Amino acid sequence: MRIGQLADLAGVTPRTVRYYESLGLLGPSERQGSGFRYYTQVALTRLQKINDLKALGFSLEEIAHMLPLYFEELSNRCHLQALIEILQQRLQETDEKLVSLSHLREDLQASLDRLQRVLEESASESSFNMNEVNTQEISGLIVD
Amino acid sequence: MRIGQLADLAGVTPRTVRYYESLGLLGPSERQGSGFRYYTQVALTRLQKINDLKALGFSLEEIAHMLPLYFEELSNRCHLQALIEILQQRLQETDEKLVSLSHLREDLQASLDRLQRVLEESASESSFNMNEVNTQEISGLIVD
DNA sequence: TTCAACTCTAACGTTAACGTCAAGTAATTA
DNA sequence: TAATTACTTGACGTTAACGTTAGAGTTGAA
Repeated sequence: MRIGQLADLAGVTPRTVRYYESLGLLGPSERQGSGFRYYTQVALTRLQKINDLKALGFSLEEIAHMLPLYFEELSNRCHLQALIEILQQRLQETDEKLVSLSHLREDLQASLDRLQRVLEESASESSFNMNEVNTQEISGLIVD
Repeated sequence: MRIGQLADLAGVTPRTVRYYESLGLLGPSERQGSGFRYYTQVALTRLQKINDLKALGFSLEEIAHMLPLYFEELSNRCHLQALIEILQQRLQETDEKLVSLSHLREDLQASLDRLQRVLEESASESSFNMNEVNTQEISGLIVD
């Protein structure tokens, strides 16, 4: 397939594909004489993985370091050790991020509970309902 | 305290503090005649919370929506309901992010295990050690 | 009082991750 | 074959989150 179709399937624009290529994230595709880029399913898989990692908040530079772990061959031992170190670092950062996010989640839940109580209090205080407070909405807030 | 000290304590620059103020993240501080900004401990706490949220990958715009949950008073019921909705959304997004991050962590761990095995194989294959592979480093990689 | 250090506003510069436009070429459809 | 798409490179534009510089006023210690 060509760049337009690849971009559509991956939910990005051709511009983005070319940009990723310029950063070395997508390897220089085949140019069959015409100058057009032609791609296979592999490129799509790679693009989707890039999107996944981006959604997790990684920069393209970081992603460039992580992609070999998913796609590239493990050539020599030297390269392999470098990858292991990168991976070790990523794993640690991920664990830290998980901890922080868990804390944030607790904060959010606590704030939610607090607001809920405040809302209930204000509901019982005022004898007539000014703003049509729907308590059904509130009971659905707790996800856990 | 003035802007320089506040910035130092929070690990940012005065420029950043002014920028946050321009976005409404730090409220217009007191200007005692001279035109200088004077802050209290409250501003520092607020700045630190901003830093925490930034570390979690939230944009300043998102943070602007979250800060009231930590600091502002819950004035009227209308405002309160708006906050509850924002919080509900954040909580859901956080849960999704936690799931994705957990998956990433599994991927990283799996890749690490794989690399580890490859390294061991290459070590047992070659009778003489070309690159001084230190197997101690590898056993320390698994965090769990 | 004086002078270095701090602060003010205003404005231009920077990086990441693209968007958008231009001018030309290739492919496809009528 | 002619007209519409799709693709090419190149270059300038954009947003977020500040950095940096300039020119002028303020503080506080010696």
